[in-house]
Amino acid sequence: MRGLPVAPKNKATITDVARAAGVSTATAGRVLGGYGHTSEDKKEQVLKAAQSLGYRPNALARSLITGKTRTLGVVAGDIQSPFYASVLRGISNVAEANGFGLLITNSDEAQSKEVRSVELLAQKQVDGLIVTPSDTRKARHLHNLRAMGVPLVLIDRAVAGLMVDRVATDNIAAAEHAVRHLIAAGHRRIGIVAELVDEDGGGLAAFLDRAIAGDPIETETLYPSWQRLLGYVRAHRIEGLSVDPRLTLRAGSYSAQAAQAVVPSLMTAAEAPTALFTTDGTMSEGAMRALNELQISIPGDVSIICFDDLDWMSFHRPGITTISQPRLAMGEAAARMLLERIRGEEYPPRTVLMPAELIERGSVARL
Amino acid sequence: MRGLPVAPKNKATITDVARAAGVSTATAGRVLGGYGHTSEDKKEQVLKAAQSLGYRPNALARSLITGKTRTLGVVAGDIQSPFYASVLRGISNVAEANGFGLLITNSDEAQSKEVRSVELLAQKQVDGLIVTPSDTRKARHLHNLRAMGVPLVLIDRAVAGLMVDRVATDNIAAAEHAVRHLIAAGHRRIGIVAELVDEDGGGLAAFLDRAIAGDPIETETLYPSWQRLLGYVRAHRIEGLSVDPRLTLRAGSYSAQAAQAVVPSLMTAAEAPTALFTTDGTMSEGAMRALNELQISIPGDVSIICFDDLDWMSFHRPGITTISQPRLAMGEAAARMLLERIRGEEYPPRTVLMPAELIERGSVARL
DNA sequence: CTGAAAGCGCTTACAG
DNA sequence: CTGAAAGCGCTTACAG
Repeated sequence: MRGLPVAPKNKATITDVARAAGVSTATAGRVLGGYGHTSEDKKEQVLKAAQSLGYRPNALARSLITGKTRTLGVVAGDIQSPFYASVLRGISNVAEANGFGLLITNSDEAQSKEVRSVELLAQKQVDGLIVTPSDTRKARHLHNLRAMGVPLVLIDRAVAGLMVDRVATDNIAAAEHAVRHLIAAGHRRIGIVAELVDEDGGGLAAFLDRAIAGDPIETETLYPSWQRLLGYVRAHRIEGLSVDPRLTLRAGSYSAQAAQAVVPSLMTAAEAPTALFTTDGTMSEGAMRALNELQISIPGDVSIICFDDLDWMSFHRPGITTISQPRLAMGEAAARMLLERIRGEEYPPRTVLMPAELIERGSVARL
Repeated sequence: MRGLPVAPKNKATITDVARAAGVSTATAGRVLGGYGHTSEDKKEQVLKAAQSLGYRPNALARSLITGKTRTLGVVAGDIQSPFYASVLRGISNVAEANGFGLLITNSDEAQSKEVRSVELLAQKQVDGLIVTPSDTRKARHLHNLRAMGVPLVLIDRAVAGLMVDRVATDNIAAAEHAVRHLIAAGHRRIGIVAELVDEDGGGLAAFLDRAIAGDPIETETLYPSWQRLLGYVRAHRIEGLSVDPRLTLRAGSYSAQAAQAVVPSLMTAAEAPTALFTTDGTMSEGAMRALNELQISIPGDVSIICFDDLDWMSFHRPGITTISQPRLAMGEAAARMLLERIRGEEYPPRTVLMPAELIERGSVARL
């Protein structure tokens, strides 16, 4: 029991309003809650009483009965990164337009944190969830959600065997496009820097072997960075170029530091690449830091194509050629699909692949 | 009534668990809710029953009784901007560490949206609110909150007469520092580009007159961009320089576009400045875009000091000298203060001014 | 330690 | 159209 220094919060309830208006709680509830029918004069009395009491509905009580909270839960990797920040804004735009609140958590791409987030959101009874799954293979918590009938939409990644709506970028095509653009400009030794965490099927070397051989690869549940690597390999195959595994750089984690750490040895090697493809915004920033420290100039010493169109890329000198994915629209699409499911609309699980666009600026030299 | 294609969500309640375990709901509630005392064997029975039924507590029901939701509400300007994205991550860090959820909304710096956000969050019964107020003069909705005893912490801005905890940057000192740094480097004509929306007391000209004359100015509830302008003027006064109002650029809104639009006329004027001070991350990006399009080189043609240390500033060529404010730490501090209030700790309203730091890189030339 | 009962603030059949 | 009553899924005194 703590004494509040300011006014006691005398929250008025529907009972208080009903008493003040001289009607039943049912009638007060009907006008305040906007359901059922009420005569004009009662309506007026109730509204006046509510007004003077400063009545504010308690969404908790309503939700407990209706089973709906009008709240969406989101599990993002890191709301601080430009990718998630934009996606979240997209989600927020449509949530807000529909009167939904947004409960947001970070997973830091760790499934243990993701599981905790989902549990928290589920206990808070969100009407649906948007998640960027940390693990594309196993995700019992997400399958459980599905089994409980909780609407779920995935962004950026799929989960093996989880049949739910999903929005992502066509990463393979986008990467293939970027790398073919470099090849067309005359580049033959092209480095790629990607996260490539969570390898499966024997790691990077084995994956490259299969990709280079053109073996069938289950691409749906591949991580985006692996998909982009696959696009890189395919571009080489199409153009009749061989892939040098020494040019495939794995950062190993999702951070600019990791990318920055891995670039120097490649760029100072005997057979350094003439061009670099960095597979997302964070990898791009790490690579740019490394190139800057090495005093390697763009595109004089090395050409570069990045992924994600970040603000600085347009005013950097030279302008950075990049693959732009519509982050905001991805968030909006995901939220819209989720709301449809919440409304009870039924379709087979949908996969929306958003178009990624090559934006040419000045970071690619013709050889 | 819609048919679910998958398993019916047979959500188990505490009643179901109690029945399965052969105890009362009170006992089941005690072990599941972690309150009161229970014998070891009953505890075991209940836990086993809960496990096999896949019981998940309904936080709504608990909150309705306890009056606590363990949820924080946040009204940010735009979660997509680097400033808010970082602040939010800071808030999220401490919320999560304390088992709190986060309900996040955008105001787009418009009070009408802010009012709606606050109302939504209040109805959802958040335990406390962190807001970046859009209007520093009038904010009835925030005063109401305070009067209702809802814990409230302000970030970045104060509200006139609203005595609540607050965390911000010492904007005047930071701007003064930046501008004196330019003056020390020999610059005499220094342009400033700032938002400067919501003028009061007669607009920009009148404000400048008062600032230049050294008239007392109520600085607490000044908008950050006005505070930074004041620091700019003070630096001139201290260094014995006069202020040329033609060098004070008002973008008029919080967007890179607005900043970009306003720079060219200044830079192409007869008496163009030799240096620019951009007063936040967004203004900085807009100014950089404009300079890039005008082919004005840094620091050869013009020197620049920005505000907020954005990722690209370190690898841009030249490196960008900037005032860095600890955005993440600001969010963390705000959340920590809010949690203290929620716990019932009582202090007089606290204002935490975070230190801003000048990071010297290569964008300032010595004249 | 345990259970029966009341109640949080609403909405929802059910009568009238 | 209106009200008395029951109930959403929990927690909290209150007895035993």
